[in-house]
Amino acid sequence: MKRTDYKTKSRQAILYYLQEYKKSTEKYITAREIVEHFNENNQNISTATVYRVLEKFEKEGIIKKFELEGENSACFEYVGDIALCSHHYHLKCDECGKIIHFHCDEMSDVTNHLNKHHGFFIDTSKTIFYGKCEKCNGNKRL
Amino acid sequence: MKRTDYKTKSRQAILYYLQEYKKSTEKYITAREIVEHFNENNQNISTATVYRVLEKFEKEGIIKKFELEGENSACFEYVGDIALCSHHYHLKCDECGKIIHFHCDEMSDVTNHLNKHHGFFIDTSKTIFYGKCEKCNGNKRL
DNA sequence: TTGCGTGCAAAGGTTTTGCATGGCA
DNA sequence: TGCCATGCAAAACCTTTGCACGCAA
Repeated sequence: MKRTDYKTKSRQAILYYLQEYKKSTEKYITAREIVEHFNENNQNISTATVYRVLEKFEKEGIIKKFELEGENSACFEYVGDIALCSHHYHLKCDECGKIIHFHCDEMSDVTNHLNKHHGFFIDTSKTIFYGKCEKCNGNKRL
Repeated sequence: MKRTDYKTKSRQAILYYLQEYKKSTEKYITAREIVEHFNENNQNISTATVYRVLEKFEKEGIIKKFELEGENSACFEYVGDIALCSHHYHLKCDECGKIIHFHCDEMSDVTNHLNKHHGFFIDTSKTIFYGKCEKCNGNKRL
């Protein structure tokens, strides 16, 4: 991935924060929350900059943008470690809000099934299953 | 479903339009598009009314609201015939924009698999697969 | 008549844009 | 120096809300 961008303070600060936020909470974050975080730390980064930086990060593939059901603003998540999301599906827990990136053989079968029997080519990077995760359901399974 | 609502002109006009729109295009529609449609036909229905009516329709279960990836406004679709969306999944074609409500045994297996092996309880009514439908891919399958 | 529905205008929230300035390479 | 990045303010959107009036039952 070609990078003609400068390494500016804002960019580095935002990237670092996104990484730390992901590591500690495992959750996505909104543009507003990022702005507020830096405001609280007397480190001003304008809203416009945050949006512009997020847009670049997304194009570079190091963060992912989700427009989640029930949210009125876009959500961003650092995915640098996962690299591309094009080979796995996503689960979002309605309760704890966590987004789980996952893959298994059965899900490959699903992709194939949807293609063979329904003629559909899935873009797994955008596909999100909604529901409740095991933890939020008290570890109960059917 | 209890209905204490009045049958007003606006409500009937919007419902009829949603049904016709679904029948002819098989696509979802936004609030703005509904407002514009009635404006063009010199039949004024205010934006506020459209939102309020859509909200009611959704609560009654005769339309469904989607917040789609890549869209910046909510999308609505008449689903009166399908009744509830709680027993099937959704596919959205990125190209033609159609939302396909579908169900098959394999997908029941998926729901079960996600529960048994990942502890996840899926809400199929909110879950949307993104990709390309058969038509838009020239009827090619793998 | 009663209470819900509607239109209008205003407000609230998110995201984008224009422009002058600042900062990296 | 030459761009790109940033801040600020304004604008563009989408959606909601308050209030007075209209209309279905």
